[in-house]
Amino acid sequence: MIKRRKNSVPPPPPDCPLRKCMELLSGAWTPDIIWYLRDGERRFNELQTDLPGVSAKMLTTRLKRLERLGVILRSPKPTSPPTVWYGLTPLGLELVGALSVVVDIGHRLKQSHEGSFETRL
Amino acid sequence: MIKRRKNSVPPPPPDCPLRKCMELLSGAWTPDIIWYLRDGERRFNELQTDLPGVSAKMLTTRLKRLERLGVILRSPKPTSPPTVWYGLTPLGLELVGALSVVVDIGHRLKQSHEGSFETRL
DNA sequence: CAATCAGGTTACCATCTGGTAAGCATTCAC
DNA sequence: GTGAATGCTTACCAGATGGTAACCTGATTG
Repeated sequence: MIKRRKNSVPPPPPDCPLRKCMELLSGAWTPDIIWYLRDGERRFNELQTDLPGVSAKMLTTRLKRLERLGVILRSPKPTSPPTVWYGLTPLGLELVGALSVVVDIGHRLKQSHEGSFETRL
Repeated sequence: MIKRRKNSVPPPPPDCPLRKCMELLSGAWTPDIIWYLRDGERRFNELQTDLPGVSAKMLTTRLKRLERLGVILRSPKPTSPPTVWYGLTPLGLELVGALSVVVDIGHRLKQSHEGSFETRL
């Protein structure tokens, strides 16, 4: 019997530019990782402390995905113990541009609202 | 016995501007809704056809949330049957600015990759 | 009165997400 | 050889997400 996949049609427009690019930024910690790479390469452990609360599992998962999507570049160095540096590709740098607009708005939100607001429904 | 909430600490920095603004854009269909309101008010049913595949439930949920967050404005008109128009607030317009950068990148992705790429891990 | 339209709401449930905890491989210093 | 550091991987599972289907209210039209 064929297993019916029920939740498989959320995004009907498969080539929508908005959706296509937003997917690069989707998932917990994804924008944070890109943002923390904006000034140059970082190592795995550096990112772990840059992003307090991220688990090694998530970090690995996100870094792999971002590498596969062409957003970041993974370069292991033959030090000992071996270290791995992650840096942005040109595409990654473009995303930093988008994120900086987002960060700008975030700053202004902080000033105007100041009191936290609930974002959950 | 106190019920332990296990998944409650993803974002330790509660006032991070990046996170704060990205939350406004989070959730399925959220960027799409904001994007389709960029040229002026739309009605509930118009949005439903703008976004093929969205369910009435999701649309209601998102519109309510975006209204509560100050991104959109809901204005029911006393026509018959009554219609409801949704439009962007100044904050919503700022988000359109961010999204247009995203859309730009999406366009360039389409041109360079052309073949679809998988965004799932 | 029944049907229709606008704009929802609700119940139910499959799937996805991301957390914790543990383990693993390599290399070097003691 | 034992332990620490670096960079992962795996199993397990709670809770969040978002889909479908059905229902609702109030006004208008026939």
